[in-house]
Formats: sequence, structure tokens, C-alpha cells
Amino acid sequence: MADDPRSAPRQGEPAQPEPRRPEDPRLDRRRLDVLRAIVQDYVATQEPVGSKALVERHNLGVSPATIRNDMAALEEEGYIHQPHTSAGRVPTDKGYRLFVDRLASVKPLSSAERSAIYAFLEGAVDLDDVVARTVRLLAQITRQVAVVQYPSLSRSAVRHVELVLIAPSRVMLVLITDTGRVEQRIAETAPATEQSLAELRARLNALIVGRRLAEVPARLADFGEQFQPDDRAVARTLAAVLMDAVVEQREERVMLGGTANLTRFRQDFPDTIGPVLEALEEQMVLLKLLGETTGPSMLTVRIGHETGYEELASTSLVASGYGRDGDAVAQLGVLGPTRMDYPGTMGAVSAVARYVGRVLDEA
Amino acid sequence: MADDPRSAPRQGEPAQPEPRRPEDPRLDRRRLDVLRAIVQDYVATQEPVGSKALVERHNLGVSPATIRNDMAALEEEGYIHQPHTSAGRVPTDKGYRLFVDRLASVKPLSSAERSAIYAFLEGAVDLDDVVARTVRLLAQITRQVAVVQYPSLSRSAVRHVELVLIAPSRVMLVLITDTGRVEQRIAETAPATEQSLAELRARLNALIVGRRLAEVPARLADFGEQFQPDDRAVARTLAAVLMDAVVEQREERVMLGGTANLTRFRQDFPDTIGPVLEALEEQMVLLKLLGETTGPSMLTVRIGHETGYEELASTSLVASGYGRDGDAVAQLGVLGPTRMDYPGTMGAVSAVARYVGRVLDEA
DNA sequence: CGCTGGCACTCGTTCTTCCGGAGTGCCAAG
DNA sequence: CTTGGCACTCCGGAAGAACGAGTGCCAGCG
Repeated sequence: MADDPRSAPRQGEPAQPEPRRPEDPRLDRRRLDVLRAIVQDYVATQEPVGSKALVERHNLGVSPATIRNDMAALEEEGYIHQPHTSAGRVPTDKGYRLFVDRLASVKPLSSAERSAIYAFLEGAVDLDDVVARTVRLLAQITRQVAVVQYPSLSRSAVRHVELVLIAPSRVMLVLITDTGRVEQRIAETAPATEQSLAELRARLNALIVGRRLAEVPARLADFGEQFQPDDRAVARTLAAVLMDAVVEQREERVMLGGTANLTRFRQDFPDTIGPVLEALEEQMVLLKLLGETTGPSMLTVRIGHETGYEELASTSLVASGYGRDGDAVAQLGVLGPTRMDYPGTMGAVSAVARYVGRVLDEA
Repeated sequence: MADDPRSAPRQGEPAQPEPRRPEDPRLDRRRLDVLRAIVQDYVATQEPVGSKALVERHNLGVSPATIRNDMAALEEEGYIHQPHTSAGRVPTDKGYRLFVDRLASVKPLSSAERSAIYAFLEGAVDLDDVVARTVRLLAQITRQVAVVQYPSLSRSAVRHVELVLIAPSRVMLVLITDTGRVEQRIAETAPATEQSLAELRARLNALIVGRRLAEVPARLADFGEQFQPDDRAVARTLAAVLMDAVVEQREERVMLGGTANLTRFRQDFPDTIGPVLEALEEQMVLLKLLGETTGPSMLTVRIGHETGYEELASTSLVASGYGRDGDAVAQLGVLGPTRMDYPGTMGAVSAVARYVGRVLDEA
């Protein structure tokens, strides 16, 4: 909770020798290189990495002994950690954080991948399908667990409201949003006729079409009053049901996919895989996680304990907002072990988010 | 597929010495008791069960040596199996089959559980919600993986079709079924007006409301022809889209829950948990599994290899049809390790199926 | 004829011990 | 500040031994 998880890609200029800033004296350039190398190697091999292996795999131009000194310093500052004496080092959450913030750049996808994404998403037939495909796609590309939040109701706008008389005093109400979401409710009303419903429908639509759902309750406050006594009861009931539907807590839904990928990391989570799966099924957890995820940039990375859930301490979340022309209507992301390929995952997530937004714009 | 899964409690009179029937000579009464005891113990302890433990836990009135003879016979006939010499016995798929068919009775839920089920399901607000709640409920009661199939489109009937003009030549088509399902499509049409749409809507509804979806294509075959040339193109397009929607293969969907429960059986699936999860995410597999599941009685049990999928060889499926007043519109069930509590699970599944049907009737 | 107790045997499980090797921290010298 | 050397730690796997649960078979009993 301490530091806010922003993610600045920070590719770019090598930055002068940088005469150590007072507040950050130790972290000179090589130290950072070492940290980066450790993260990369650990992610790749999944084993604690030692000084010797480091100098071999990366040409750091110094001896293992020197690296050991740097490692000791990095450990001192909490960026890496030693499972036990005489073992290599493993990055800590803090280490990954630094890596993500300053040492890595988002890896763009190949153009082949891009067009594959687009082709795959474009075939979607309705919103459910878009979400389902997106989940599948994300899970497949990143080979991790994918999470996609349905476009939030309250941030969507009303496209149309339909009233259907299914019995003399029973009306089905269908609400369609500009993000393609469809909500339906059955309302028990006073007896109504097709004619009165037609008028109600017309007025209702005139009143709220094009409005954000958040505005709906205000505009419907005294909807009933403008009608003849005959219809007033029906109008009131319907307005109430509609208002209920738009504030409905259940409005927020997520779809999950690729949970099988968790098992690829059984070594990462010796016993934590159960709790992780449980946390994932608990939609509230995911929603809160995604909900908080509204950083300055689109991409958010939440590492290990930063998630705020003990069960997810061994996982990281890479998420991004997505939506029509830029303003995010919902979030989507990927959950994997803290030891994951951040640059690649970030690239995939942001690419998918962009394309989903584009597909939504078309629909 | 061979024997239909009835469940004959078979308590009752000791049955004369019973001069062994020719077609089934060996399986005398005690042998079956032994098998039942083995299944029960194995399910409870999850460890191969030996002759000594058996006589201790169940009062069979004979000595371990006798039991050993029976066990040898049972093994000979393929009902149980020995992981290795000098280990206890474990039921085979065939053993479970016999157990389910002849040795166990469906365990009814307590009345407290029943009312809890009903209370939980009753709060559902729409079809999605019913399905979601059902999955949660099943997973929770059985502590296993729950699967619920959405009411099949083709077996449902049309309640209403709505047409919404969202742009001069763009119509949103919403199809609502009597099972509460809502399908929507966007159609690109020739330019249309509100008026022409109103007429189209009226005729469309007159034509197909109340019809099974399977009948829809036939009834819409020459829908376009009855209109003025102006509207004909629009009518044709809409009819085509609608027909497409009802035959849509994607119509069949399932919802999954409680996958975290799989991890409780990690010992059962040492390395198979990954493949199982994958198979579960593959909706096609689940659909086929549920689809085949239409026995004479409502309850179907599919044990181990009977599923027909190698990945699911270590799991069993307990499923039941559900639907409004008796005729099944879809299936729902539970997937667990072959060594599961069949009587309890069967009781839970059939109870939930019954209640879901009731809730659907009300909506 | 079926049941029973006894007995030798099998074989997985667990515990202990042992060793190799990777990796460290420290130190003295360049 | 860097480097090579060195003693030390400690994990992880291999090898072996003791254990014990469970079996199959057999001879005797009712």
C-alpha cells in the first residue's frame, strides 16, 4: 500500500554516470544491472541465481567477487533475498517493483501476433463473446490466468430500454447499453396494456437514452408523476426496477480463464495453489483488485503483497483499462506468479486492451 | 451405457442361502457387502483398505482371512484392484459402477439443506444469476467442481423478439426465450425507419412467439416475401440474422465453479490436475459430456473412463437434467475424483436440479 | 465345505546417514 | 574498488536399514 504502483517503462538514454543522488546513494548503475540480471535469470531458470552464473551469462565485466559485494548491498536494501545461506539470490517483491519501474521496458508484440489478436477478436458476435474471446486470447498469449471485467454498467450509457408485456401484470424490462451489455428484469406491476406500455416505453427512452447509467436514477426520480393515475402505478414500479438494476451491486462481473496455467507453476506455489484458486473464484477479490487498478498510465502492475491479499502473495497482477476511444470502461489483466516475464506480459496485456477497445468501438 | 443407473437400496431380508444363480454365481451377498465396505472405507480414508481394517470397522462377522478370500474373488472379477503386492485394495471403475448401481442409495439432503438451497436460489434476479448461483451452490454443497449448462436455446421457446433501430441502417435484434435467455445481434441492414421496424416487429412476433427455437427457421423461410419491396431487404436480413442466432453453435454454454476444490484432491491427481483443469476449460468437452448424459432416469453417473476422455480418467461426473415442469432443458452436475461420496453427491445434485427447475418455473 | 488362525513373504514407506557441490562471506593483496 | 583465495554452510540426492501393513497359502476345525 505504501508506494503507488505506477509503471514507467523508462526505456531510453543511459543516463550520465549520475553522481549518486543523496537519497539514493548506493544504487549506482552496475548495481541496477546486477538486479536486472538477477531478475531475468531467475525468471528464466526459476532457480536462485549465484554470482558465478551471473558473470557467465551476462557480460558484466567484473569478477564474481565484485558481484557478491553488490549482491550483499542489494540484499541489505531489500531488493533480493537469500532462501538460505549458501544459496543464490531471489528477487523480493521490492526487487521486482524496481525492475518493473525502472529496469524493464514493455516488450511490444510481433506484428504477426498483433494481427492474430485482431483476427481472433473480430469474429465476436456479442459482448459475452467479446469478453470470452478476450479471456481465451490473453490466457493463451501469456500462458497465465486471464481476467476480464465486463464493461461497467455505471460508466456505460443507455442505448435503449425495451418493455415487453409477458402477462397482464408482468413486464419484462430490457436495458441495452452502448457497450453492448444487456440487463433484463421481470417486474410485477399493476395490470397494464400494450398501449400504455408503448407510451411508457417512448417516454422512458426519451428521458434516458444516451445518458450515463449513473445519471439514470436522478432522471427517473419522479417518472411516475407525469402519468394518468391509471398508468402511474405501473410507471412507478418500472422506474423502481430500472433504478434498482442500474445500481445493482451485481453489475460488476468478471470472466476468468486459463486457470489451468496455474498448475504450470506448481513449484512456485507448493501449497498456495488452492488458496489462489479460491481467491480467483471469489469475484469480489478480483473486482477490488481490478477496481483499485486505476493508475496514471493505463498499465498497472501489482506485485506479490502489493495485491493486499495474503492468498495472492505469491502472484502478480498485470492489468490495464480498456474501453471505447480511450476512456476505460473496465479493466482486464493477467495474473501469474511473482516470478513472471513482466516485459512480455505487460506488452501482451496492453496490446490486447488496445485491440479490445477498438473492437468495442466498432460494435 | 450398458446398465442404467438405478439405485436399489437393498436393505431388507437376509435372503435365503440363495442357491447361487447360474449367471452370477460368485457374487453372493457377503461379497457385495465387502465391496460396499471397501468403497465406503476407501472414500472415507483415501487409502487402500486391507482385510483387517475392514472387519474392524464393519461388523461382518467373519475373520480377516475369509475377507481375503472374498477380496481375491472380487479382484479376479475386476471390481477391485491392488496397487502393488502387499497393499490394500482399491475399487476399480467397475467396482464403483456396481456400487452406484446396486449397493448405494441416494442420500437425501436434510430439510435444513433443502430450505437453504431454495432460499439461496430464490434471490436470483435473472437467468445469468440463476446459473451463477446454482454453480456456487453446487460447488459449496458437494465441495467439488460444479457445472451448469445454460438452458439450451433450441429446446426453449420464443417469448419475444425486439428490434431496435440504433442507426439508420443498423438494427439490434434481441431474442428472449421462455427460459429467460437473451440473445442479441447487431444487423447491418438496408436503411430502415421506426415505422417499418414496428411492422416487422409485429409480424415477426406474431409468427414465432411461443414456438420452439428449432421451429423458427422453417417459419421464417420466406419471411421477406410478404413485404413491400422497400422493406423486403431489411426483413430478409433480419430473418437471416435471427435464424443464424438460433442455430448458432455457440448456443450451448456452460458455467463452471468450485475448481479450487480440485486441489483438495491433489493426492488423487498427482499430475493429472493440470489436464483436468484444461479439459474443464474446454467447454466442448463438458458439453459433450453433459450432452450424452440423457439416461432414462434423471440422474446419470459417469465413472472414470466411462467419461470417454483420458484426461478425466481419474474423475467422475454426477449429472442430472433440469428444467421447467419436468422436461429437461439442460444439464447440471458435479465433477469429482472417482473416489467420491456417490450417495451424497447424487443426493445433492438431484435436489439442486429439482429446485432449479422450480425456480425457473416461477420466473 | 466353508471358515479360521498361523506363517512366511513382499514391498512400499520412512528414517538415517553420508557426501558432493554450489554458493557464500571475509580477507589480504593488487 | 576490485580480485583471487579460502574456509564454511547447508541443501539435495543417494544408499541403506528397519518397519510394518498386507497378502497368499495351508492345515486344521466345526
